[in-house]
Amino acid sequence: MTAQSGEPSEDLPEQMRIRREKRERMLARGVDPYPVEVERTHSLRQLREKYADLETDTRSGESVGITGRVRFIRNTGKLCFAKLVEGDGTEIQAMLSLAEIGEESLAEWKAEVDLGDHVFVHGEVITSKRGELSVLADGWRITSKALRPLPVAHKDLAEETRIRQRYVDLILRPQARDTVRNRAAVVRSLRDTFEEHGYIEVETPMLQALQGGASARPFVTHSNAFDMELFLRIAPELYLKRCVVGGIERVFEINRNFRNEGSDSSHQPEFAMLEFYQAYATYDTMADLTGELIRRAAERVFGTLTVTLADGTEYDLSGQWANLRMYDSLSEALGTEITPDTPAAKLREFADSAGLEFPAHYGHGKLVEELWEHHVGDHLHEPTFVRDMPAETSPLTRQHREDPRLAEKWDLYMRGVEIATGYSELVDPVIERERFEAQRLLAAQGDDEAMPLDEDFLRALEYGMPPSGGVGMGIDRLLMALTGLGIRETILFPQVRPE
RNA sequence: GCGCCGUUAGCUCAAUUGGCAGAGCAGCUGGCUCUUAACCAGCGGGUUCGGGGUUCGAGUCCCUGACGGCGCACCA
Repeated sequence: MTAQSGEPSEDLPEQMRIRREKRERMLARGVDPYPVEVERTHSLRQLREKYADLETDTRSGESVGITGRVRFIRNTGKLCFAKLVEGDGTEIQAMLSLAEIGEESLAEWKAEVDLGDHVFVHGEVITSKRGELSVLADGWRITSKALRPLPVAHKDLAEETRIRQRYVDLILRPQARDTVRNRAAVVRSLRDTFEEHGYIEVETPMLQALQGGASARPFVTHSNAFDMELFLRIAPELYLKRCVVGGIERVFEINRNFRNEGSDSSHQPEFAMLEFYQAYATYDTMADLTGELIRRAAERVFGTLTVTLADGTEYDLSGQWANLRMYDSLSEALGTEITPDTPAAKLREFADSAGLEFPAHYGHGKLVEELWEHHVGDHLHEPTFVRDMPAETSPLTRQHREDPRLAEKWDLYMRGVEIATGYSELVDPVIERERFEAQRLLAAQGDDEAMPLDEDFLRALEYGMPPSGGVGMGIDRLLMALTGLGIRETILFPQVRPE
């Protein structure tokens, strides 16, 4: 957008109009409100560290040039104060004294500098009579004139505004900045742990001709070059397994998945997913590695295995994490033995008496999972692996070595939320093809989450995939578990409906 | 997608039974050389989310649309 004229619009709020007028006034004086470069000599953090011990009401004798956003301003007759803040939250006070900079410069400061402006201040490092580390200006200039007033600092911004205008949230709220740093540190820790375990990081297609690797509704897009429908991926699984076939025996990917479904306090249409696969590993191996990844991330980022959540409660990640078997724990919760042979009709009776309604096409496996989640999963607080799910709802999972009606699969729950899922992967191409055919039948019956048959993936398996373990872990949800924040806080810019 | 609640100044929020639309901070003018949400004096600032209706009179009641929050459903 280009301004057609310098005239402030008449319909702007008063405060925005006045700031535009101040900008115009600067231009009229020949002062650039957005200079390309200033003589910055130190970051605020550097000065804080260098002069941590400067006594109250002292002059250091050193001249510096500093920059920062004005977050607090106090103008008196002949002495002005401004609290400058830089990106990491470090603050240093600027002082402008009539005796140092003269009448004209002081008057311009008072007339033109507003809360929220970026400024450059040159002068001597001193401490004020109140002990505040300050730069006593002998010169200053605005480095970026803010045309919008910053919201008041003493009231919390409405949640919607925090999300829609995250940049304002980041300016105002230290915790918003911490969340960004913590997330980066957690991801870095995950990568380091993988590195130590000999894993290779890859990037696989996010635009896929076939949706696969999970049960979910995809976003659909169109390729002009190929004149074909493409899906935004719902999971990287089938490509990572192709990597294992090709000999990348320890492989992981951290990237976005897209699912065209509802969003709420724990779901977003695009979310960050970690998937990792390891040849000659089982779901037990993968559970151990998953625990290590999470514990090391917590220790590295928060310095402890007892993490403190946003509401002040503590959450303990230490010790041996609990293991439950799905059928055993569901049987216990219902007070009746549930086995892989329990008929779907019987399961529906339990659903009815719990007031749950499920679609007609749900079979035994889906009903067991739903009942388990309602009666057991939602109440799990401690980190818990739940293992050995129904085989039929895990089409890409190897059947259990002791009971073919079960899958060698676990879900990791933390604070009642599913954080990760691990498998002993199915690598038999013939059985895999049968599972895909069964999915095709489901699709024909109207299950719009059923996976289509991926002929190229089967071809890869037919070349031989070593026995392997695999895990998928939601990065956003891991952050939620470690911090107690909602998904809209762990994601910097969550999807929201346009204003 | 369904139900309930909400949307008022730049920000956070009030407004009795339908009866002059307010406060704090922010802003503007003046004063103040040590302020930290300073203080003192004064002044501005509103499409009460949009559209329609009832009424002498609507922020308030009715209809409708947009957006948001919560619950339910689906999902990780």
